[in-house]
Amino acid sequence: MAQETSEGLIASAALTLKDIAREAGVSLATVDRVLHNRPGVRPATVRRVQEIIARNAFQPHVAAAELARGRARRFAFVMPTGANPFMQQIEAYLGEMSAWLSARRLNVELINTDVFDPSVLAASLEALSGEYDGVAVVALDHPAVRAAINDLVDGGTKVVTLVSDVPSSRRHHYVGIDNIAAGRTAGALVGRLVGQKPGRIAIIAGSQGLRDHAERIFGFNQVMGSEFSHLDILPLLEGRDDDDRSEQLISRLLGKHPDIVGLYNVGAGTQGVANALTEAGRGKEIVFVAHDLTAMTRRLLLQGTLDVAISQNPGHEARAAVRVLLSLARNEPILSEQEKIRIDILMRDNLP
Amino acid sequence: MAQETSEGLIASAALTLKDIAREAGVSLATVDRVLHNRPGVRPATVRRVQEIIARNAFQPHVAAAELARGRARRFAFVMPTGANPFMQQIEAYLGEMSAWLSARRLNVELINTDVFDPSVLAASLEALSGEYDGVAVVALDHPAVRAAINDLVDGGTKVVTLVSDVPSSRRHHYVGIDNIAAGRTAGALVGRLVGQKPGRIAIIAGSQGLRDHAERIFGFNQVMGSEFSHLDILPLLEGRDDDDRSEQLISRLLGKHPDIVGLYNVGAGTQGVANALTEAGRGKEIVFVAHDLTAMTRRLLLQGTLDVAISQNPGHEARAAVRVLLSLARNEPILSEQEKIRIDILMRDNLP
DNA sequence: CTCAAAATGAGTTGCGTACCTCAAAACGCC
DNA sequence: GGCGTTTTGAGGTACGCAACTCATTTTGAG
Repeated sequence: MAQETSEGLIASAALTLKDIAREAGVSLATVDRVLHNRPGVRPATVRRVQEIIARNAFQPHVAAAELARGRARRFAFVMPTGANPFMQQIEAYLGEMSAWLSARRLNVELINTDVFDPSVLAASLEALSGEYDGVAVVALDHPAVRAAINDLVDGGTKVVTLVSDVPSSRRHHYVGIDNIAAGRTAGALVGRLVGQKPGRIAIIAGSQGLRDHAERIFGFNQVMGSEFSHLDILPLLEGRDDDDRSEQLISRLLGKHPDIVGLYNVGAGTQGVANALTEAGRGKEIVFVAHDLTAMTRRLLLQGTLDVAISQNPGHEARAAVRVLLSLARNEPILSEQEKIRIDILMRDNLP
Repeated sequence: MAQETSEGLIASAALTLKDIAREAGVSLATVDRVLHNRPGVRPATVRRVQEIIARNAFQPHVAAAELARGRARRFAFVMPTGANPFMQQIEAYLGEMSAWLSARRLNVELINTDVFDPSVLAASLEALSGEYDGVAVVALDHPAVRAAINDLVDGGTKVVTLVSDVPSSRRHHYVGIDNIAAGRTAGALVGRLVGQKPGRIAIIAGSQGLRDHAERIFGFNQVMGSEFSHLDILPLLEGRDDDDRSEQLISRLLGKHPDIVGLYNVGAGTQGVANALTEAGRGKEIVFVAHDLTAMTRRLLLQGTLDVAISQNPGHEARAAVRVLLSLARNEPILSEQEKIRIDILMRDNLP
């Protein structure tokens, strides 16, 4: 009876800097110096103050700190030019945050540049040095870009790679998915949905030169080879993320191989691939897996031409990038579980 | 050349209340009265001030507002007692937020109570009245509970239902998934993974009396009936979310029906069901779909007994509930896209 | 026009931190 | 023990808003 309801408290701590100063027997100024790694404090005192901060799990009041800084923080998002729908969705979600951003006095600037040209991208990044508190960049993995990122980091700017990573750089964080795992997921889905039926599998990508496409292909082949070896994988087609070209390539392939049972589109151009499938009258019989959720892939899922869309949530990526940059700028821990981008499997019935 | 790089700005606005007051030709006090719906301002003045606030897209500085309130906000999470792993995960993720919470001077209290007894739950909720700024509750849909929620809302407390909704109440928000869609997703997966093979489908739930289970069953049957009518669905078993009981029921069923090709577990007890499958030596041949990602279902997925886990991200639910309560308390708009809980399809290769 | 009620202005205080200055104290070195 | 240097204390200002008081002006009803 008495124990029917129990209570627990998560996080209390209403301590202030003044409390810490009193407990440490020093002045506010000294605590402030320790907290911000400012010089002029004896090592022994630094240790004592830090110990008391740690012992009391003291957290500076974010609101007060933010207010006291005065100036607003500036973040830059370096995104590809051109009509990539996925990138446009990210930009759109940033726009939806504008009220949230301005209520926190955060300035986010969009910088569209040719991220596929390493020297152009590197130059764009160099130009940001010193101007921004944080930079999120859809980056190509190239030595020049890596160097530009490292320069930014050295200059004190927080850097987050978005969608596409540059693991060899010293960027603070990567917001995006593991593309090998995404390719594996695609492979497992194609294989499982095809079932026992023997036949061939077609695979088309934008280009093998794109890191994310290459990784997806790698993961896909890995799974197909090890678990669905009864299925024959046709040589990779390169559709250059273009609808017309993809449609032509797939049409020709379908004509040549009447025994195709599965199809994986690694990159964009899904509409073109779907057209080819429909024209051949094999839209419902061939298992078709593609990437990203757009108005178009949503339609294809609902009408059954597309069986699965593997996607990374662009809204989540946009918001995670902003939150991570903000946490980094505040020297606040990152909620890693929250900022991790999942590989979404979207079928007709779990469309968001 | 000149247009290689373009720039865009998202959200600026560094206006303060003082600016608004000046532009409206009124004093700070009046703007404050308008902003907080305090009495003593002529309707015409209210309109004029509001218009200027709207025209300039003025956003009060969150940090300043938070600092000025003085007192911390108190939120209560009313969760079920007992060893439900999913609920324990939510509580664990709340614990992981503790640094984040205390840096914002937010107090979150866990209140464990018997949420399955309407009168006990209603009493627990009534007891919170006036004590908290916000309440998140895993609620049973029952008239007494509905009334208790409405009382809280009327008392000015923000209320969010968590995992399980009470749509007939006036709760401000629901953080959780659409269980009918989850059931439909399960049905589509079972049907598609089984493929052409004819046979029977087994389905076991905790209880038909639980709203979420009933909804999932409904969605599952909907899809199976309309799209996979060649598959025969066996009568529902009730395992009461208990491993042993579920194992016994499924073992008996497997013995009786050698032609079972698919199995859907609506609730808990997945370990028991898996045991029965393994003992019968049919773990890999029967398509098995269950709910929730735990250490156990993760293991079953990796070893291939379980084919798909349909899950809602407990960490996301915990954080979304806190964020929504905070936004509600601040009278701030909610980023609905962000707070929406997705139905995750988890297979071996996209395990987070 | 009068007068009470309503509306508004002007001002204050405090929230907890960042950042700054200047004086005072403690320290280490010779 | 005296010196310069380093360390520390004390205090102030500012950030933008909430919440309050009190005086003053405006308004509308009679």
